[in-house]
Amino acid sequence: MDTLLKPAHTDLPASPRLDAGPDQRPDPNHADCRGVASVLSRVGDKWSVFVIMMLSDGPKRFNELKRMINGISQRMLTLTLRGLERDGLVTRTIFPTIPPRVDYELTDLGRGLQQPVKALGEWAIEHLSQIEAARTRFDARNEG
Amino acid sequence: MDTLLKPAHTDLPASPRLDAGPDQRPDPNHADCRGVASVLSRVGDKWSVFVIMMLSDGPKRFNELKRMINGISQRMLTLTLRGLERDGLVTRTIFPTIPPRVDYELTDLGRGLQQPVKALGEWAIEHLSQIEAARTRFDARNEG
DNA sequence: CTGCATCCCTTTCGATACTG
DNA sequence: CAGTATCGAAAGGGATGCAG
Repeated sequence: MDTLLKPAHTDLPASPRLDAGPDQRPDPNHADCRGVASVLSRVGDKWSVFVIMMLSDGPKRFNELKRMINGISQRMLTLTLRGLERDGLVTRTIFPTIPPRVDYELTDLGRGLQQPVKALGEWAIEHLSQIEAARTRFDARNEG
Repeated sequence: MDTLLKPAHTDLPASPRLDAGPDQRPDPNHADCRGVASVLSRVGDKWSVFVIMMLSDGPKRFNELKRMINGISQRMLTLTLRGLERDGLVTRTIFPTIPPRVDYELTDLGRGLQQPVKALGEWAIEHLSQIEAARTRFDARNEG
């Protein structure tokens, strides 16, 4: 029973320690590297971010999300939603109707996460041109 | 010459459109989904974030970074640094000495990115316990 | 409609060995 | 020291078919 819905973001693969070794100075940066990496992995997951975005304006149904993202397979959507549910970022509400209906909604935690993600997104939008310019420059230099 | 240092984050794999289909209403969220995903992918990359963190307090040398992160292979470090350099987030300065020395340093753009990343990291630290609790609860429910 | 299982291809990543 | 080349293992992820 552990074939499909496990390879998502089960946990942290092999969280390396940034402050490894005996030379452990009080660096304000390495705080909870493991935990940070955990959340960052989720944020870095394209689908998770998209789902969180889509859930901004209220609860959505499974196929509703699938249609909105339109490029995601139902496998990945299921996987993503399970991961988000597991982390307590979204709730899954089943309506025992026929046909069955399942609503997904952001929790308070999920809505909280949405803010820093949004900030990041806005930074991205604002500096995207610079990044793309840098990429073009780099690529031209590297293979031109 | 395209065997090792390409599979990093070359570009965007298959950026799906969130606003696909004819039903395209003016949602303030989908802004530049492709661009946002691009940056988010980088942020979601564990190694990229770690390198950016390590570069917070000034320039570092290759093996210096490798030692600090300690769990990253030199292949991934090279890959990560190339990606960051390509995006204009870090600079690579070569000192033609013997032995050779290469310094990596955050650009203004990189330092700018650091802020939202840090905000996200702080959110992560602050809510990590909730997330872990949710995970434990979910796992217990799912296999207990 | 929602969602799990299987097959299978692609990408990613670590280990290792080799240059300047 | 700072990379680069290659290989093999593993994970990611799509397509399809089936079940409640």
